[in-house]
Amino acid sequence: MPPKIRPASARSDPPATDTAAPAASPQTTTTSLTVALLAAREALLSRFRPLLAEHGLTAQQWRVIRLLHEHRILDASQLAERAFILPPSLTRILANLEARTLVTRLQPTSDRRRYLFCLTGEGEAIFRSVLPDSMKIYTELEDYFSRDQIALLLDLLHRLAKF
Amino acid sequence: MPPKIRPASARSDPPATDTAAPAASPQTTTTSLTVALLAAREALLSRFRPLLAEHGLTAQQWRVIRLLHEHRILDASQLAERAFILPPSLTRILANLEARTLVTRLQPTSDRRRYLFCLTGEGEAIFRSVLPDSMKIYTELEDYFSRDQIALLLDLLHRLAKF
DNA sequence: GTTATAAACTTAACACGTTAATTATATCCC
DNA sequence: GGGATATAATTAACGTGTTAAGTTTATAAC
Repeated sequence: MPPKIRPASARSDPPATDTAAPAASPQTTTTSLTVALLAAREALLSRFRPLLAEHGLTAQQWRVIRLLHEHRILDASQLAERAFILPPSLTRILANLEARTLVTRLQPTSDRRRYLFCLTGEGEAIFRSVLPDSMKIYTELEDYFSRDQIALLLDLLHRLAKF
Repeated sequence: MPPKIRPASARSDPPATDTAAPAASPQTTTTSLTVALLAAREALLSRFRPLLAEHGLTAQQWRVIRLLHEHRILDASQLAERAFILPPSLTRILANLEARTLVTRLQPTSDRRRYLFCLTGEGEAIFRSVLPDSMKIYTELEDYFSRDQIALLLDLLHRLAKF
């Protein structure tokens, strides 16, 4: 996703209507809301990425693995819906995980359009090896942001998601 | 970004520990926070995208155009920082906008590593033609979510972004 | 039972996200 | 002032996001 951009120290050229709070016009606010959502998400993900990268995983791959651990077996539609990943991306992600033998693809005889997926032993092993560090990050978050504030934020986000 | 996934109607296969609230383990909560941020952002962007698409613009291109309108002239670093776009992406976005003659690239004589960008007349025209609909979406949002709630959400997001 | 329609997944094409390496220019320090 | 170091932007390589179109298999209508 987004940056972690250089200090941007002292610039010279522009008038910099910046620290002067530009009086938030509507579209400024909307845009800053989408950007604020991005920035907040990035603050979280930037802690997870290094951890996942040690295992050659992306955040999306990790979401898929986590869901498969939790539910044992899911089809592609269910994975897409729960991981919030579009079908074309999911196709690639699953092909990748399959090629690395972290997940297995099964064919339900009842409906041959669908595919079911589950973790292999290797997949479970990766899940277990990532989990502890992942929990540690969560603890740090609760340390920074209270449990109540997280709950409040989640509530607002869920309501916004229904907009 | 993410989906707008099919109803997922009645599925048969998995036990579906779903409506039963799985008792939110730590990593479940963290993951759902990153996904909730994604989902909320998507709810907003899914309203903007069709509008922007009418003008052949992506959300990122729109952020750049909006910033250039607001600040007149910015260099790539400033754009990257404010639009929350990584430099490699920005390079492509600016090359694209430049090719469509929506922005102009300038070279400051004082520092020839940098480039300054500003909107062309065409770029300003697109900005003005997108703006009204963009504001309409904002009004709808304020209608759904009170101004206070938006402010509260923005505050929480900014704090989370500093995590 | 055949045809039309829908559903599940895939492919294609293009834009963006992410990390690392590269290039060109500035600046620092001796 | 010349060589090390830092900074601004780009390129490269790969993964994901987004939309539209394509394939295959189910289901509905007749």
